[in-house]
Amino acid sequence: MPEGHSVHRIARQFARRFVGRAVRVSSPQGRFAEGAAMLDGRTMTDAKAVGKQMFLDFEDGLWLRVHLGIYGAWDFAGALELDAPTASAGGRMGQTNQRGTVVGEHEDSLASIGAPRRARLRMAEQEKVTETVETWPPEPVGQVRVRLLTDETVADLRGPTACEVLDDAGVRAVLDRLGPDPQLDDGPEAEAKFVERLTKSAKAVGLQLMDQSVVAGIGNVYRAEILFRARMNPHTPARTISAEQARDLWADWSRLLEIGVTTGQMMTMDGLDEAAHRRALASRADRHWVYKREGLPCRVCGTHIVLEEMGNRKLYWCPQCQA
DNA sequence: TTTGCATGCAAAG
DNA sequence: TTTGCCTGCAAAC
Repeated sequence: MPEGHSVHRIARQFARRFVGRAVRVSSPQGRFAEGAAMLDGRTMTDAKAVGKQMFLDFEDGLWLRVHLGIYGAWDFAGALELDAPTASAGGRMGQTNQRGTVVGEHEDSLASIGAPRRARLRMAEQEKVTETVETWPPEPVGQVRVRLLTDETVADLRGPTACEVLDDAGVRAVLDRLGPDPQLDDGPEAEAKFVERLTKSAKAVGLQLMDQSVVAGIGNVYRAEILFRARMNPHTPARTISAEQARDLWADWSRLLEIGVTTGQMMTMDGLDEAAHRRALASRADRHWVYKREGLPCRVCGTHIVLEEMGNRKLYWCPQCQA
């Protein structure tokens, strides 16, 4: 389920809590026993996300590649990095990453996680923090494909679509079939690559934006929202899109992704007033322009939002605004 | 309480 | 083109 922004946030959690430490690697479920044995005991040296893919680098050129697919999740527990509330959000940003996990006066504080081994953080399409007071390390819950364990933190992976050990060449092969990711490269080169790949095909722009070799990280929600924000018909042949329009799409995706990585929320209606912003954070139904709003009046023109199938996924759009 | 879908991909057929 | 992943959630009972 998670689109690009979540994966970047997960990689950040690994970068801060696992990189530089020796990691015990196991497969409580058993399905990744062989891969776990290859990595067990090695120090994690890097953690990065490219689009929806995550790569954890271990000593001696071994990588763990993970893709969460539609319902995969990482469950962290122990010493964690939690977001501090932002003043602009009025001190509360919804239930996901703002629930206090740390007892006493340090609640909601990023730096002063004074009570390691108390917090539990689920990172998937949504993030949820709960408090735990259990033994260390905690019992695996559900079908845990991989468990990564340091002295302070544990990360359990469940339900991934991909989970494998790769060498450098294997990682390169995966990266070669991925398009640019604005979190990694926001320069003119990445932008040009996007424009070129997007517009060289006659396929519908709604399909192209979902193609991870055109641009890495966009999923079904961002696709619908980006196209609405551009007032662009999803069926527009990509080849007929001007370079300027394509650059605008890239800029908007860069912006939405940045918001997602920063807040942990898929906020696609930025520029709202205070009250609307609060509503959007509180309710998923108030968070998007068109996504999952079929049959409801368009927020701009009142026309009923249309639902159709495109690329085996549900596509939502306004036939009036996106004519 | 139960059912069916979902913010994807890769392997199987 | 279909299936597996085997989870979390909201809508339907």
